[in-house]
Amino acid sequence: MNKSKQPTIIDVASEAGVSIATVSNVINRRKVPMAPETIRKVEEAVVRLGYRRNVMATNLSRRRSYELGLIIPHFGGYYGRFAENLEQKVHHFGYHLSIFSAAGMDPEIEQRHLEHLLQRRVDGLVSHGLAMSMHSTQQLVGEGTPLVIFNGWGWPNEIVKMAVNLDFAKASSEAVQHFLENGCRSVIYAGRSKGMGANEQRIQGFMTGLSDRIESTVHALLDAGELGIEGTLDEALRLSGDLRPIGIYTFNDALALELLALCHERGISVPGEIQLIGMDNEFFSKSSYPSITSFEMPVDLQTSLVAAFLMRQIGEELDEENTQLLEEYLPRVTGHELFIDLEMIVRKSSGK
Amino acid sequence: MNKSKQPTIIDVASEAGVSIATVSNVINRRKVPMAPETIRKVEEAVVRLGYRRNVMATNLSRRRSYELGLIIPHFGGYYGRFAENLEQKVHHFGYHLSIFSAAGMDPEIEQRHLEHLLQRRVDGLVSHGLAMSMHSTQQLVGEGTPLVIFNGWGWPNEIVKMAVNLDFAKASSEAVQHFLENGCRSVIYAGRSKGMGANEQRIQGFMTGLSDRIESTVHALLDAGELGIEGTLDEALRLSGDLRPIGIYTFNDALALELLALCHERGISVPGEIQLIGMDNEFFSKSSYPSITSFEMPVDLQTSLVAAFLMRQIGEELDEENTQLLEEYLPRVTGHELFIDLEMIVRKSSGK
DNA sequence: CTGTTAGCGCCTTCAA
DNA sequence: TTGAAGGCGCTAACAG
Repeated sequence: MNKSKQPTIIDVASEAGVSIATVSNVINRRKVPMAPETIRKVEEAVVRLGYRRNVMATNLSRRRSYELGLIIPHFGGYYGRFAENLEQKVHHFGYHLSIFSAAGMDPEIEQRHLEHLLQRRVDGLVSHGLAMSMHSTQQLVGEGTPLVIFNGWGWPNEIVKMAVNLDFAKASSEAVQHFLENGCRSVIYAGRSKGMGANEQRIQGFMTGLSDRIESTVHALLDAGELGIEGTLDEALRLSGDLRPIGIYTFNDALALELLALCHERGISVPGEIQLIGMDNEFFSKSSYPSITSFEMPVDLQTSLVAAFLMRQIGEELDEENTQLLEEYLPRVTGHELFIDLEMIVRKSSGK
Repeated sequence: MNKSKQPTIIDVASEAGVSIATVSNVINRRKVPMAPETIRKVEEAVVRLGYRRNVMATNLSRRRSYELGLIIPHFGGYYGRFAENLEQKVHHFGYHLSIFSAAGMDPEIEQRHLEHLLQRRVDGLVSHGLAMSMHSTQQLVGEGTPLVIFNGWGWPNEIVKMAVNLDFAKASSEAVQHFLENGCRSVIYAGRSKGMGANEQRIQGFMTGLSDRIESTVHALLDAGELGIEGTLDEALRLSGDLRPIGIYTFNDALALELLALCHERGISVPGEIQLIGMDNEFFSKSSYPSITSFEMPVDLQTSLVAAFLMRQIGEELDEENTQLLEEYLPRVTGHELFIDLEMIVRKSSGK
């Protein structure tokens, strides 16, 4: 055996009394016809030596890394679930997923991670709508590496081949309509400008939801990131005068929960005076008091689509299931953006 | 996939009119003396060609992967924060972190991930207290790869060089004492047997906290995983008779929140009739109604220690800061287990 | 069916 | 200071 501790394919070959090519063959290329006796000998040698193939050498030789990169803003809530889920999906295709958090939405960190991933020669990239400029992205990724975006809007096709988005606009519209049906006389959107595209989509849907009642209904777009949680509530109350109930649609459940806590503190009745709708359907939304109306995120579907599109771009064979999935959703692609519906989960905070 | 278009070190060499060894030298900024002129030529060629070093080739040649593996039960809450945090830490040492979720605590999945990580020739491993048998772990990891555990108890030194643990026992003891000081006449631990070692540590601390009042105080250890959330509350109420208030210490904040929701539903006053203490200090614990008393997890400190110990084992030079950190905590190591204190954050659910 | 051999892209002595 | 050459462990033609 070699001087280094870990046995190599050479050790296995000599142990089994065959050539290294044969060992390589039985290890991965089962298509080549081989004598069962040879296979047995090799497999036994592998076990006896505790041989473990070296992925670095394999991939260098194959000229593919079989690695995919994922960039998300952080590991919490939805993004964490997304990452965990995607890892499973791509594993089925034989790929490894390298996950990076961009520390919120820091363009520089994004860039650093991207560069690193490219040095690793990842075969494909998945990212949330980047905060870094499209120009930098273009330069970094170039034409080389397939890139699929999720929850990113307005990216040119030259950079991003496909964007798999949750339809926040539609959901937001539904939220507003839900408020109006519930008799809300004032509706507020408490957003986060740092949410970038996702925030803009919500604003757009919010306004659409108001539609013909846009004149007759008090409404406003607030930035909770800027106003702070107290400021947001104050402003909502001020703008609404004595109109009740007020419907506040928040950027996410976390924000809704914080507003709820503040309402408790001030003795404001939810849903009596204020109704709340969040987004993400986090664990705590069901168990908070009162429970918070929210939108369920179809993470599983989204990661399936992301994986399927990416695999197709890379040139991987898709199985029956994934082919069908793509065929089903392809018609729903506009340009290169796909929209997935969200389901509203109505709970106590919106008066049910 | 025109991967062939990616420039190599050879392209850079000929572009700069030097040998590949020289290029390698300037890229790695070795101690080898070099003419400033040569450095400039090479650096210019690198930029001009858009050269990006191939990590696979580099690491194969170096016979180190500069990659570390992390196995966690899932990406949510504490574990997600841990992963994100550790990634940052090891990055400073020039290491890449590959993160895997073991889908709860599935031994088979753990094993699969471990095997994969070993095939990638990771230079070190970090894992939560594994659910898989010590025997399997021993066989897989052998003597080869440094392994640091976090929140794992009772692992033999031959397998695990260091365990960096949160002191759940001590915290649990404090929780019980807090209940007793608050006048609780019955104290219950609502645990999760699936929590393995972490659960056992809590039980141990729970009993310790009772100490001399163990005879005079109604107490019980419940398994919320088995009884379900309703069953747990029912049982707590039944065991306590009309003793009030009841102190329920839960395995984590999520469980506390669910119990809280149930109390609301049934009109049971918290903290009047039931007091609650959780663990993890999740985001929602502060904003729930009432807010939940919990323990803050010192993730940052824990990952720092994990990283420092692992780096030392790998033979990496530690900087001043990390050396100091180790020196500070080394005295607190028992055997090869280190304990980190948790801080109780007292909130409304425990009567404050 | 099995073996030979030329790479994959980079690092690292050792000479020059 | 720089360059030539021999690996690192494995894959994939191409012979035999």
